[in-house]
Amino acid sequence: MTRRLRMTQQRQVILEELRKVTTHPTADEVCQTVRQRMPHISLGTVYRNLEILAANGLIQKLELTGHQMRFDGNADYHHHVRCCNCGRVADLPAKPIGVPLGEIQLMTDFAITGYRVEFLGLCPECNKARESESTMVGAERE
Amino acid sequence: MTRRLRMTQQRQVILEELRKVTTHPTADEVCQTVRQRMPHISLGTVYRNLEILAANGLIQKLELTGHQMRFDGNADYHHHVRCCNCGRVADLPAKPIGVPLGEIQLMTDFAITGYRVEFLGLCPECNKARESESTMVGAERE
DNA sequence: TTTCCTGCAAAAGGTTTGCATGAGC
DNA sequence: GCTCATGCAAACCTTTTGCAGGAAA
Repeated sequence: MTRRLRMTQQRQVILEELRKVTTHPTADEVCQTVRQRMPHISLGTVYRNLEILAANGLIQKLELTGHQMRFDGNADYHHHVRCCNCGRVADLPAKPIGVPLGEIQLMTDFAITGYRVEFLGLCPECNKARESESTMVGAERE
Repeated sequence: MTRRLRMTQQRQVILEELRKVTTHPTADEVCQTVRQRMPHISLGTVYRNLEILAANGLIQKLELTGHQMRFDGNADYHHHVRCCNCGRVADLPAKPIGVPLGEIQLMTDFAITGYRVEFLGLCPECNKARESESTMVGAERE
C-alpha cells in the first residue's frame, strides 16, 4: 500500500527542517520555518505533506492532548512530556512502561492493540516562573 | 475557588442525561440528547455547562486522541479504551498502571506531575466486521 | 435585585478540500 | 506525457465569545 513517494522540493525541505529541531512544532510552525527557505509554500501543502510523511513512517504525528497536532522528525518509538502550562513538548527515552495489557484485556470486550502514555509536567521555564511567583506576597493563584 | 454552582434547568438536564449513558458523548451529541427534553437549548450553552460541570468535578472532560472532546458522567478516576476504527470510547476499571514516575523524572528536566494512559483497540462491532472482512476473497485493505 | 445564565449568531482557530496550474519521473 | 503535487482560497468543523434579555437565589 506504500506507493512510491515522489520527492518534491517542498516535501524535502519540510522533512529536513523537521529533522533539525526537537521542538515538536505544529503545522503552522513548520510552515513558518520552511518559508524562510521557500517563501511561497502554502499552509495547505505543509499539511498535506506532513500527513503523507507520517503515513510513510518518515516522521511522527503526535496526537497529544490539546487542540493542535504536533509533528516529530524522529519517527522512532519514544514517549513525550507536555508542559501543562505552555504546551511545550519534549522527548523521553523509549523506556517501555509496564502496562499489563493482558490484565487490561480481561476487563473489556474491546480487542486491545496498544496504549499511549503522555507525561505531563512543567517545563524548566514554567517551573522557574512558578517558583518565583510563589515567593511573591499575595501572589494570585488561578 | 469553587464558587457556588447555580443549578439551572439546562445544567440539570445536561448532567442527568450525561449520567444516564456510558457512551462518552461529544458536546454535539449531548446537545442532541438534551434537545429531546429541551428543544431550544443552544449548543453554546451545552459547551459552557460541560466546561463548568467538569471544572466542578461533577463530570469528566476526556481529552483523548482525536479532534473532539468527549464527556463522561462518571467523574471518578478510571481509564478509557478508544476504538481505532470508529472512535467509540469505553470505560476500564481504575486499576492503577505501574508507571515508574521517579525513573522518568530522572530522564528529563521537566517537573513531572502525572501522566495519562489511553488504551487503543477495536470495539466488538469493528472487530467482528474486520474478521468477516478478512475471510472475503480479495478483501481491500486500507 | 444582583448576579449569573441563556439563546442566538458571529467569530475564531485549526484543518481539509476544489480547482487550475505546475513539477517529478 | 501521465500522474501527482502545489498554491490559493474557500469550506469545514469544533469551540469560543459578545450581547441583550431572562432566570436563579
